Amino acid sequence: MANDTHDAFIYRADCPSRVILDQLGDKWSMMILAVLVVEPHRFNAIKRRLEGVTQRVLTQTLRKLERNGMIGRRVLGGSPPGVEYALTPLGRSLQKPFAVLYEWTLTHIDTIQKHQQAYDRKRKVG
Amino acid sequence: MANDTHDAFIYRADCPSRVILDQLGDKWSMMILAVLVVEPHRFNAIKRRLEGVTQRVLTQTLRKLERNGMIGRRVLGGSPPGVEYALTPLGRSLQKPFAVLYEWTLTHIDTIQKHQQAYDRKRKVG
DNA sequence: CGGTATCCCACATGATACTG
DNA sequence: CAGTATCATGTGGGATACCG
Repeated sequence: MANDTHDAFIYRADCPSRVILDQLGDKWSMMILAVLVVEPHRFNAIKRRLEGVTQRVLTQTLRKLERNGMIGRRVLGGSPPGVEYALTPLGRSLQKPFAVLYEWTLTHIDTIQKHQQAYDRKRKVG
Repeated sequence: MANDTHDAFIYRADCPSRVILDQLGDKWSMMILAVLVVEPHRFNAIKRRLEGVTQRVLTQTLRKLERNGMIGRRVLGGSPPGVEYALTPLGRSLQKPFAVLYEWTLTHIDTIQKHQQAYDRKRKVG
């Protein structure tokens, strides 16, 4: 063995972890999926449930999710006309990983905040 | 029932999903944790395993992970002197959620890319 | 070895106005 | 209703140089 104890595995910026972060790491994607997991929604119905999102950003995010195959877009004929967004099977398959993450977050959110406060106190004093 | 079929739950920008994304949604955090899960590493040992990271950004990211309680920082006396970073129990507790996410990614990465290509073809032609 | 200090730019997001 | 167009801005990240 040369330098390090374990032979080095080099992580590159295009590591598989990026795949999911590039898709869901933005501000609204996960919340959109959380809305659509209940049932399909129209554009403005989604917008009403996301406090503070702008039309522009919502459109962008929906396009990205559609491009990645997470949601489908369907134009509704009839009156009133509209567009409906719904989860695809791929999008639905995210539910389990999300549930695990969500559970972890709820379990540890207090611990995290305590660490942050302790760290900030040390910085302020020291 | 008034407006929507289900009574609305409004998602705000400070949704719990942000907690984890704010900490691990950046470019290098997950890879750093993946390095440290093997064993504690020194600063430059981590740097060598992350292709393309700069000292500045690595320092920033390590500080953030430390502040959030994911990793610990220990100054090594002796020769040569140095600093060692290691996972805390909190950081280690992320292994299971990560494993689930990683498995999902490996399972569906092909499907995602096919969706992306199909979407881009339609855009180019249409 | 393990950092800081500057400078810079690309990109994500937001505000606002307009449209088929 | 469901967008597009335009403009503005904050921040993440990179390049580079210097420091104890």
